[in-house]
Amino acid sequence: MKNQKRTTIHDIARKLNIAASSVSRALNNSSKVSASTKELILKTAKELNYKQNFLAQNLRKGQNQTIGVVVPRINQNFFSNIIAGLEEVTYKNGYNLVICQSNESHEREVQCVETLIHQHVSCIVISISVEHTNDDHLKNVLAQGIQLIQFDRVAQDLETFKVINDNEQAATEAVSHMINQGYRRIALLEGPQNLAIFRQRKAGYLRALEQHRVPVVEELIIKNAWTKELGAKATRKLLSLPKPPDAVFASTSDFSALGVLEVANSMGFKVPDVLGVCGYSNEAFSEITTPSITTVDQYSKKMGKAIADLYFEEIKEAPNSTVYKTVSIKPKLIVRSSTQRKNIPG
Amino acid sequence: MKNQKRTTIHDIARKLNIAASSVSRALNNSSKVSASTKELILKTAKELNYKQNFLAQNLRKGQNQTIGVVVPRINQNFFSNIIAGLEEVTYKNGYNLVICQSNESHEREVQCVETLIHQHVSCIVISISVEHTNDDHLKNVLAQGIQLIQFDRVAQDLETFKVINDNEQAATEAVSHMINQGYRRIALLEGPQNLAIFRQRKAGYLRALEQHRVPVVEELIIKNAWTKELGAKATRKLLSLPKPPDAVFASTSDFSALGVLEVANSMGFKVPDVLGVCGYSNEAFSEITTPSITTVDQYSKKMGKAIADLYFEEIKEAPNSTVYKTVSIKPKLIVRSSTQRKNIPG
DNA sequence: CTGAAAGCGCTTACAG
DNA sequence: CTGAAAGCGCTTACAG
Repeated sequence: MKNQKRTTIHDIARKLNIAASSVSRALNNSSKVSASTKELILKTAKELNYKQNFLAQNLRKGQNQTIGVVVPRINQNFFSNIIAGLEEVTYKNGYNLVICQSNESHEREVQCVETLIHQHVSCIVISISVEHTNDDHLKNVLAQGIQLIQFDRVAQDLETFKVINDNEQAATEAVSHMINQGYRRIALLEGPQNLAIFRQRKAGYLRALEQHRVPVVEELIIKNAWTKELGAKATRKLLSLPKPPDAVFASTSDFSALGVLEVANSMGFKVPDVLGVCGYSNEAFSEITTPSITTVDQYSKKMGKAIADLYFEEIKEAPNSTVYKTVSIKPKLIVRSSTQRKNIPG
Repeated sequence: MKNQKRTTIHDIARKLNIAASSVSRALNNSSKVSASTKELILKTAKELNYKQNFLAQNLRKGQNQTIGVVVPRINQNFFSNIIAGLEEVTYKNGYNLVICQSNESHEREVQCVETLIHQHVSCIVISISVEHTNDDHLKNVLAQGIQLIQFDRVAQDLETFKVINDNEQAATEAVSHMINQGYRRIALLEGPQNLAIFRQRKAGYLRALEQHRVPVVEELIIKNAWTKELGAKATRKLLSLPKPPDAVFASTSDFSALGVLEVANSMGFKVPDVLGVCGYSNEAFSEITTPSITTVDQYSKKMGKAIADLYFEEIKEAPNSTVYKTVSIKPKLIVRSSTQRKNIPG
């Protein structure tokens, strides 16, 4: 049964005693074929179990109906939902998705991008790795005439299409909510500041403090605490201070917030009464921890769809446009137990 | 900058005043080119930023260096790790991965498979959906001369390559462990019995009871409790029985075990002292629940690699072999708090 | 070792 | 409306 020949348009043509070009036209529903022959061809194609050959089609047309995606990790909720959203729209449009993981390594990311360029995909959708140092590989994408859409973690200075969240606004809301719950010494766990999203979240934190006239305390701002382990480590340090914080905004992720939670629990700081905790990105687990974690939902699946829509509705239509649009999706604060005090002081 | 022409072997040939065939040979490192011209060609290729065209290559060779994967969901740990494992090996071999989700729908699964056949991928790697009703689409894959590897959730009767876990053995170990912890009325949350993996886990449960001469109690065996919600529902029912269970083996997943845990907590059944809970597949969250959940690790990343190795080391070499191998990976019981009693009765 | 030619399966101007 | 031909970018027997 194996390795049998697939039927081609020539098989159909031969059987029907017509030209292959007519078969091609009929299959593409061209108006330049009579309805009767078209019908006959379609019927025969079905009989012979004909499947068009993507490779030949794309080679001939000089395009590849494939979109490449590069994400740091596919097993984080945020990214897997992005992909689910992308998938829905791209498949509907007859395009394929090739997914690569950078594993947060810049080097691996460059490799992924090379592979995708190599395949001459129509468009590359990317969220850069935490190690991001330069934009050369992204510039190269553009230079090759391949469309580029950055999302979430974007290289700000590089002009491309972008789909992002308003991180600053979300962070401001999160911290304001904590202040309203009576927290006053709110620590910030920063992400690596080479990424714009983490700079923006820090800005949002500072803005909220300013708006509510809460003083900024430098020792409560911890750099580079963006994984569960680093979040835990930062928390051990914070909770050992002479004047420990009464809340922690883990601005990078729920993973980091989880680290906070575990250390707080083990050091006997009761969450949320003695210590408030807020995370970011609404990972599935944030709902099931004890207590559940207040976080920011980024509407990831919707974001994935927005990216694909951007490609199919705008970019594909005007591939030579140099007007780069940025789509911003408003995230939403999800208040859960970890910041809801029974008795709000003061 | 956009839509510029990519350099082809003819560009290199023209520049060097040689035949395109020689360029091709040099690029493929054929021995039929002199070392000096080879060097020259490679240098020029680099200068002109030449990238081979996959489409043309694959079309010419009559193959597509792509492997298709169909999984129920990519955002479950088990599957995302399988994919990470696959990725590692396939990229190393210069192959691409196209990933599809069936979303547990048989119809969608059939669609995914059609799309992949359509693309004439070299191999389809699949874990069937829970709705699995028939194997027609899989038979079709084989009929099209495309390699097929089933993993984890396999259609047992269909002869193909398979990479599986020894589910029965793992379930026996899990239940034996619970019996050793003094649990005697161990409920079973079954998965849909149309899937072999769930039949096997049930068999393992029954085997453990038999080995330890623990009587089987029919009312403690709950059908179709394979999601968090169904697990919760089943648990409400079980814990309301005149003689409730003293343990629950959520044989389907940690999601189901999580449902058990939440209901147990809210109904005041203390885990693990009053109620033992064991899940399956070692989702990331199972470590962070309160208490943490005993579960079975399936070595998912290793399994992903094993699948890819099977393809590259065996199937690809002997594509017409009809000897189908089954690779079995031994899963491992991970004992955590949810089954570790402080005082083992009796 | 090198070149000219055929062909993978398709689409699309060109002619009629 | 239909056909013959060229060509997308490559590889590979065939000849020399």
